[in-house]
Amino acid sequence: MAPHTQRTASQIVTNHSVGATVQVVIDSLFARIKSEEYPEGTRLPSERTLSSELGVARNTVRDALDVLESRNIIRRRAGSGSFVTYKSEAARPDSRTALAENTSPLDHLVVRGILEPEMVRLAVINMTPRDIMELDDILTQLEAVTTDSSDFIKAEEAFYRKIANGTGNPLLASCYELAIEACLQTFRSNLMRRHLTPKRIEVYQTQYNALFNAISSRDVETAVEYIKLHLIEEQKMLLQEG
Amino acid sequence: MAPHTQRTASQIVTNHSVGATVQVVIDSLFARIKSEEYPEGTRLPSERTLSSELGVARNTVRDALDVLESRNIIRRRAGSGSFVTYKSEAARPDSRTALAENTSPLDHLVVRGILEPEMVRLAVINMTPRDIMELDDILTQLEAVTTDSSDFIKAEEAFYRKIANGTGNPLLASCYELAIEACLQTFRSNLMRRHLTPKRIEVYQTQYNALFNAISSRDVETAVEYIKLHLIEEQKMLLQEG
DNA sequence: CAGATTTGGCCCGTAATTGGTTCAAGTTCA
DNA sequence: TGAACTTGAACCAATTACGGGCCAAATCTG
Repeated sequence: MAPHTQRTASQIVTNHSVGATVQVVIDSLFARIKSEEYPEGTRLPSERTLSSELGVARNTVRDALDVLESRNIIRRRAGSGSFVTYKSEAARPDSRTALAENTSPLDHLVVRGILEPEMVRLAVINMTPRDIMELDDILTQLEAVTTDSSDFIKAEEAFYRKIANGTGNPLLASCYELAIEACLQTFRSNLMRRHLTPKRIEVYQTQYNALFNAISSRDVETAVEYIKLHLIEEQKMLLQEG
Repeated sequence: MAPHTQRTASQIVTNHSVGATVQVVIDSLFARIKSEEYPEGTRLPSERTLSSELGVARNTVRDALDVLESRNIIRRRAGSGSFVTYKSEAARPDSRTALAENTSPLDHLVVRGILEPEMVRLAVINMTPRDIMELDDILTQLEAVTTDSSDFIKAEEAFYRKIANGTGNPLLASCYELAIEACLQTFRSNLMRRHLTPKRIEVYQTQYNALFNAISSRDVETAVEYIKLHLIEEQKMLLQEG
């Protein structure tokens, strides 16, 4: 191959101590990565596949991959493959996952602290007897859990959602739904599970039971008090993580 | 396994340190779920069926299902099956307009009454000097309006949005954004305009000015007091409509 | 109710794939 | 000629995929 061919402007990843063919392979692969043909996180074809596709020897492909790896564009793992680590500009997360990523556990607790007491207040007033019956069913499921933190979180979510819908205020319910989603899609659920010991599950079950009793007897202030207590409990847990 | 696996850019559910074949199965199943081939709540084929249909080993299917379950897209129950928990976008189209239609002006005011005082409180504490400068600019625009109610509403919205973002809590800001949207898409803005006489605009401008002064001087309690006063003002107006 | 069936949960050994390494020979060009 | 680059091949170690078997839970069936 001629020494001075291929001097395109896209030659961002350059290395003066490599051969011409290697540089061509580098440019070709990097162009594919930039164009999202191989998006971040994906595994690119095996070295043997690439060598046959590009019509070059496997060692040449390897030299090119060496450069790309040294530039932190890919990461290789023996037996597994070569994975793209390059973040393209076009990689823009959708609004919901973006929200989830930008929302810290503290942000989440703050919003819950604002919404939940008023939510409970409205729910106590506006829930129908049927709503309360359904909430009772959910509580039964919640109390059936002993160790499986995943099951517990699911039931907990249903419990809160029922209360949110029980307010009769769809806008408020949607706001709370936003908070749930922002929390679900993050690492927080994983963090939570670690701290959701059977003992703590039992504590929460007691608290939710008390909350339900206050709701079903239409005792607004007591219900609000219980939800605030529970929020404080969660704040403690968050601080303990540090 | 196939010699070279197709790796299109539609790889939404990504997981590093996952094998190539497993990733293909993940993409395939998630695509079916998104396309409503397996709607929410349905049971997808058994692992053994899937493995024979997709031509991969059952363990590979299981690895893929593990990822989907960890992403809260499916839920598995031993002896029962794997169930879709993912809520497809197509399943709830116009969720925003539907929300707007179901949200009454009273609902809207209730939510604002819950969010805005705490929002202002956080904003006073967390806004940067730059934020306050920009809020000042918006206020200037707001005070320039004399009769055009449409211009006034736009500036008003920008004013509130700036405060919401000034809290530094993206989740809280998103909740408020939801409230703004729910209000914008309804008849309410039309109703509002009828009552937005030049005289009333002037009253509001005075109130917003006072609110801004409290914010810029970091006077938390005064700022909260002003926003509450303004909310009461709006409540009055709503009641006058009958 | 009791047994059979289906389903997910789990384990292990084997085979295939993949990157890691080395070496020798061919090619290009100064 | 000599130095550089490329090629082809072989072998190794890590990882993954496969196939099968067995279990427990849930469901179906008689």
